[in-house]
Amino acid sequence: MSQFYEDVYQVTCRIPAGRVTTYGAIAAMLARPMAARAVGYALSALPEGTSVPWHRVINAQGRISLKDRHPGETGLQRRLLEREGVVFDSEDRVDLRLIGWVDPAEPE
DNA sequence: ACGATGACGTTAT
DNA sequence: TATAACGCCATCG
Repeated sequence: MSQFYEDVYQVTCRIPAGRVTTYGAIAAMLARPMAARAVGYALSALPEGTSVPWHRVINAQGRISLKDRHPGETGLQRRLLEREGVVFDSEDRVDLRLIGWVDPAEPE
């Protein structure tokens, strides 16, 4: 397990339930503002039963970037978030200004 | 070492 | 709003 992966998971675990953050934001917290893509790559490596709240990570547009794996599955990630109270608008987007999370310990 | 890949982000059409 | 073109980065084969 690379240090990068661990850092990504560590930050992801700090996201409170009912809140979300973006790949880019996580990358920025790791002092790598341009590594959003790599963050997604790291999350994709997580096993199914992981305790890491990977579903709280979405893209900068407030939308889910993960396509449904199996036909019939109407967005696992979305259901997990809605179960935490996250609301999606008519265009399947969430208001990051409202529930977007930023690490308080992270200076701007 | 090198080119390809992907749960990204920004900018230009 | 939707699509495309780039740039970026850690991994993979």
